[in-house]
Amino acid sequence: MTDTRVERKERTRRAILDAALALSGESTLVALSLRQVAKEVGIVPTAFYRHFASIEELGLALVDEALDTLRVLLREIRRSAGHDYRDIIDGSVAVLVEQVRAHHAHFGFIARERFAGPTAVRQAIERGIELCERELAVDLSHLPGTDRWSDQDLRTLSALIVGAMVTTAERLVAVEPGSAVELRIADTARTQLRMMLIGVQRWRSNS
Amino acid sequence: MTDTRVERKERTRRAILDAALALSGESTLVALSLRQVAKEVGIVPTAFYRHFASIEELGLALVDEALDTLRVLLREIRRSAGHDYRDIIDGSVAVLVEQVRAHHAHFGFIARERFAGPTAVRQAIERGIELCERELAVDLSHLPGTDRWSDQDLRTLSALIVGAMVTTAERLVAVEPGSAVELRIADTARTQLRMMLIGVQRWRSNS
DNA sequence: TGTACATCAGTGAACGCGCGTTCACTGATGTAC
DNA sequence: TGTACATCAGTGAACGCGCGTTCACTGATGTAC
Repeated sequence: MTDTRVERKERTRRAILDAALALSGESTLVALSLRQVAKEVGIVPTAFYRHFASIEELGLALVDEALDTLRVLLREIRRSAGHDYRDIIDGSVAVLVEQVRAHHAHFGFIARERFAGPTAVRQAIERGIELCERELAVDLSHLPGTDRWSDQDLRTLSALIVGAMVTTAERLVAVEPGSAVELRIADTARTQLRMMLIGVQRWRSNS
Repeated sequence: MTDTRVERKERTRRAILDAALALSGESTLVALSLRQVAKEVGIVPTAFYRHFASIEELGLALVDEALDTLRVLLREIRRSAGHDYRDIIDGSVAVLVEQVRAHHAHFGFIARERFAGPTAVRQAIERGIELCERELAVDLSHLPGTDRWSDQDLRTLSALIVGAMVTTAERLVAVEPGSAVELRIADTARTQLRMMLIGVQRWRSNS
């Protein structure tokens, strides 16, 4: 190995993050011990402190990574979006399925720690999801049919859609990639989006 | 005290369940120790075994109680339902807010353990939520506008509504009863239900 | 390029603590006669 | 009604174990001259 000291430290840090993500999948961050993580990584427990002050701080780093994945999901959906409703719906669900497959562990982590994690972790996740809702509300305002909607109604619809997406992601995480169940979940998600967006065309704010 | 032995045993059992529910509120079942529970109840740790074989078994008893609360919620919604859409929506959300207030701990427990709890606990909760979806699907089939819907579409809409309700409950749990935020959450829930049910009147299965 | 010193990721022993579980027990309540 | 025995919720000591954290350390890498 001709790595620099900095490179090797970074590599150990990554190994710690990966081990923690994998191990927390078997229950939750709050049931995860520093010693378990160190053992999995192959370092002595005290070496952990060279990288994080506590499991909770490690958890916050994992939240950042998982929320990045969530942001990528949104960006991909936006990039792939066609112009009529059917294209938007089909494209969005396809991207969701693909991203959940590719970043299984991150979506599972968010689902688990959202309500059961340490307080700071919970708050960070909640803020991340709110951010997604706000961004989606802006996208929705550019759709045909939402011209005269109030900002509040846009946020409310956005929250409904993000909620359905989160629920769908939670279901996808629990399921074999490529299985029949996965296809059914995707199908349900498409139908739900269609049901919600049918409403859009008839909705008037303050009605 | 002139209680019988059976009555006293039952009282201790209740105290254990209540203590576990309260303590798990600070993180989750999997981070809860038998000794913490015993200490809170005021018994010696070994006395715990007279009532449950393990924390997980205790957890399953708590799931049963929490799911009962969920079933009561559905029944109350059904009982309070008016006949036009606005009445149904307003009534349902009012019942939801009231029930979450009254059984705060149970709804928080379900939200937390749904994804982070021990496997058996997670499965029991998922089965309970599915049951709710099935029951609601039957109710939906009696609404005006759903005459020609397929069973699958009824289930899909039902899942969408239950999902929104669960999300709303999760938000309500995190909030001061009677506060301005609580009112805003209730308002958002009403708007979301209206948005979903507007779709109902235009939806045709296989369209 | 070579040397002397600084840095710092990882080591290993040790600590006190709370954990789940075992075991033999106590003494009030319940039951059979 | 009184007595002798059975039941069993709760006790208390003891166990081995994994935990987070402290501390002084090692030795390879990095840096200043």
